[in-house]
Amino acid sequence: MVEWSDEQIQAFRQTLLNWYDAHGRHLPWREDHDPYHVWVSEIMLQQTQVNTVIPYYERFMTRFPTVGDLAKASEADLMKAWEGLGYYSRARNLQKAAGQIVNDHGGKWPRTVEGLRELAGIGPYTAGAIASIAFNLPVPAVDGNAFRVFSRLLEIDLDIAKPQTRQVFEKVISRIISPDRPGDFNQAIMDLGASYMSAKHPDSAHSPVKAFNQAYLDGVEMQFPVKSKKPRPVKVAYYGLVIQHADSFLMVKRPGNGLLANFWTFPLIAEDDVLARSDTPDMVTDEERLTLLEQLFQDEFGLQLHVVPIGGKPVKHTFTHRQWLISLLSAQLDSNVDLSFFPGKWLTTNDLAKIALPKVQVKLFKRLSKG
DNA sequence: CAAACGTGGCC
DNA sequence: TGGCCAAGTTT
Repeated sequence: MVEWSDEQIQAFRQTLLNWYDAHGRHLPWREDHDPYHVWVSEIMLQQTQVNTVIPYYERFMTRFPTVGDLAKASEADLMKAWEGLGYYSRARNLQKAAGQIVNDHGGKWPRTVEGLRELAGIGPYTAGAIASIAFNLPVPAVDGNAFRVFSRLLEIDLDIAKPQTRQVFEKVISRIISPDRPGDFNQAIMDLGASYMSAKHPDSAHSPVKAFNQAYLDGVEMQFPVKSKKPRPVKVAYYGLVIQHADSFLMVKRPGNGLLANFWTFPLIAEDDVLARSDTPDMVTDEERLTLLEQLFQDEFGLQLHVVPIGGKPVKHTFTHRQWLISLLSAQLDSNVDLSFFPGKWLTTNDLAKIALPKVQVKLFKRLSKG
């Protein structure tokens, strides 16, 4: 790891901030330093690209202009505003924190990193970002950009996927950060990481800080940052049941925790749960699978179904850690069947247009309309 | 600490 | 196509 002298640090700050003043990005949440604006944008930007966030941010500020508006929003409105952004616990934590600010802090923001960390959904990165950008506190905001930029500048070869690596970067950046303009410094690092020092296509030859970029100078830029690989998504096969009556679909509400918590989807039955009902799961025919599925529905929910396969390949949807392969089946059911043992209800197309749906369910509807 | 947690873009 | 990346936090 490279160590910079005090003179080098001064020169780096000046070079970086001069570049940022001339070429920093103009983004909707950079129009002022309102902590509410900084906060909402930072949460949306977690694991999400700038271009994706911009329209969501604009709509969100129109819909919920202040932290008070957010605190009193309905869950349905909130999720509709977040629909498609993913990592939905971010939205729930956002509203929970809005309630903390309004109720526990009398509408005033905590102005320390420690105070910010008490708020739901605010971890070490976001606390540093809000503290430095909104309150001008000289603290680092170590996100993926900061990890990548400083690992290359200083040839830090620690695995950035390990939690304990963060404190090393925080300590290093704390010494380098501009004490006068910490918010601009942190944002400049992000802009640098999104341009001249991007992950896949860096252009260090033209970078404003190329003279400080030891990994580039040594011709080993692409060896940084060091990051251990994550396991591949596990494949899971489901049967997705399209149960219609008039203009309604029989939908289920997912559990309040876990993947896609509280979202409505078609009934999804794991293929494994179907095969588990056979004595010889290794030699079950397609025909027999459907019969087993109908028996499962009868036993679990008291519903008499007759399912028919819908043509085409299974609908594939990949999450960070799971890949769903959904084979669609259709079934008819009377609207007056007893649903007292079934964890769902009929939703009209009008209902469905109003609620937030996860992308995988949108895919399933698209498959239906395409045939 | 390792794993869970969504989605879109890129090659 | 599959794998990786994109302004992380929670448990």
